[in-house]
Amino acid sequence: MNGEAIHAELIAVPVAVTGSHPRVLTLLDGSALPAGPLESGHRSLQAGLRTWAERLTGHPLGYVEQLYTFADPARSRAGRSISISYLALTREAPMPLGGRVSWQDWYRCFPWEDRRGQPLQADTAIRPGLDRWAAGSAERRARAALCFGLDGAVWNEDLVLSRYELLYEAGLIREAVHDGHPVQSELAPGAVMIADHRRILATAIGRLRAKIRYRPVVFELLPGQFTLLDLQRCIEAIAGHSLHKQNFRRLIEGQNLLEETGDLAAGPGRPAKLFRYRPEILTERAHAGTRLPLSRI
Amino acid sequence: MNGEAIHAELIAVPVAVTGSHPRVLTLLDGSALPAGPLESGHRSLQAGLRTWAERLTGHPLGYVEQLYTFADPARSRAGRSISISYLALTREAPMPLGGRVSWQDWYRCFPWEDRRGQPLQADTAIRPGLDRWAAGSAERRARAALCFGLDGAVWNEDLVLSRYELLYEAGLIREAVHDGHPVQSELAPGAVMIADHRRILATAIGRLRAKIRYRPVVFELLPGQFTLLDLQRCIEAIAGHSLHKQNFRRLIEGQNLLEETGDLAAGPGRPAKLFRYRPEILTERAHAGTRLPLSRI
DNA sequence: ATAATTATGCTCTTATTGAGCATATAGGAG
DNA sequence: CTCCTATATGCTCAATAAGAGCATAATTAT
Repeated sequence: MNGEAIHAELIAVPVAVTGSHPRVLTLLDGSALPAGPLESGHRSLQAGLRTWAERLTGHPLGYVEQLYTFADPARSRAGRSISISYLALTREAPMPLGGRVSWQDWYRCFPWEDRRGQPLQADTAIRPGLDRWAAGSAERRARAALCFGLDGAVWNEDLVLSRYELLYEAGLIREAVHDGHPVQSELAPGAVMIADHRRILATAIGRLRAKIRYRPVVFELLPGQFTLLDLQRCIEAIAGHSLHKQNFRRLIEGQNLLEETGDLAAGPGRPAKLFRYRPEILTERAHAGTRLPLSRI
Repeated sequence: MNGEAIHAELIAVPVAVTGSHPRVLTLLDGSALPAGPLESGHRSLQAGLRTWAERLTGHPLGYVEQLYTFADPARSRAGRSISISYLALTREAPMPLGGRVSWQDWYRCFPWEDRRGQPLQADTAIRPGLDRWAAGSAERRARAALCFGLDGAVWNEDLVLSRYELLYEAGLIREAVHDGHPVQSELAPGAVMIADHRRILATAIGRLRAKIRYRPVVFELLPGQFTLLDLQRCIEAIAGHSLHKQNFRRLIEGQNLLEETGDLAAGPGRPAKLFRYRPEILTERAHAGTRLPLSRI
């Protein structure tokens, strides 16, 4: 009734949004996520995760949420290990110890996920490879169309992981070579990470995009007070697409999530009112449903 | 770089809907979920889970989705263990080996979650205990109101776990006694399960209720062909509340999820058309979003 | 002053949703 | 056969929410 002994690893995906840039806290100059083994000193999985992340990066995690647990295929006789990954939301702080610890724009790893500017630029880079993979198979063509919004299908921003996995399967992701997978000559653009850390990041992005639509987690990513445009930019950064400004304010104001601080923000044009979250929200909205305007364009 | 060795347990929550009853496949006459340790023979976590569940119950799991991973607080020196829980969707089959393996109505464990009939009956049973717990604390009163839709707040069907945890904290759940928690004299109604299995079931119910709204997972729970009322009853069983019949059909038809088989179902009144899922849906809708009408009443 | 830039208010059109009325088609009772 | 009951199915109407765009306000830079 016990099974064999294994090792458990805790992996964090610490996310922040700075200006219009969604960021991840990484080790090894952007190629690894903070991670460490579960130890007996850890009171809980989350506690162990926080300990490791803070020790490795010097940065405390804020809101933490479990993502997914996976196991390696037990190939090595050295014993199996399972990895438990977590999404963490914080605010970016300058990294004092430059020791290869750094915040990285997450679209550096997933250029095709950022559709805010020219929606087609990154796509043209992967389109040929996709077509080559899908050629001759109606089933593959259909999958590619659904994942990437081709042939009249709509782009679904939440499918980050599905897209990564499809590119992996199509041999357009460099990491695929570890798997003995055939790899095409021109790969999809985007920075590589060690082991399956890029895959975990894809999971985190997808989860955050889905979550932000019905839970007010954005608040974990913004400072104490902010303008409506700040809020909009933050959501756009995560969602990877732009929103209609006037409708965005209408919706936010209708939700009664915020209250004015009374101050104004300086800037190029007319000064904007500063807001903060209504304190009740943090307990209340954690339960009640919230819908934010995260549709296309 | 390795940490100490631990044990991993795989726990399944096999769900089916029979008629209007949401059901769970259990061991020990309803008091335990199928579970077993991860072993080196298992190719993957899911494979291990399926093996154990099938061995223990004789019933194969269908669609499987990871729920949550948690660790015990490492109190025993015997070594730590972590549990990885899964939601599984199948169809009920009669249990041939009566050996304490059985399908149970899940509202047997959570009577307050079924709001289809008289929405208040079960609540009146827990209301006094809740009030006693919340008396004197505005913060507790607010939490209770949000979780249970009191004082004008709306009932949020997804908060199954939050409600269970609040009742636990309020000392209204018998399992709380294991935790050294004080327990009130009259407990909330509902069948008890071993260890934290009831809590895992609560997690599964909440996840399924949330999921059913945007992914066509109901199809895993229904037979090959069914009437629109069958589909509605199935969704109502999971969601725990009733739906407006005409609007339900309007929505379903508008989604273009189904196709007629051409046959009719017999029954008390006018015969209903039989439908099946459009085969494309199973791949397509897994990606595109679907919204089902799961609002109140 | 003027241009450029951002904030903010308001309208208009088009879905989507919630609720209910009305009709159709079956079996069973009298 | 007719009426009653039960379920299926079609359709309307009002209230809301969502998408898009026009217009005006309040600043800073030139």
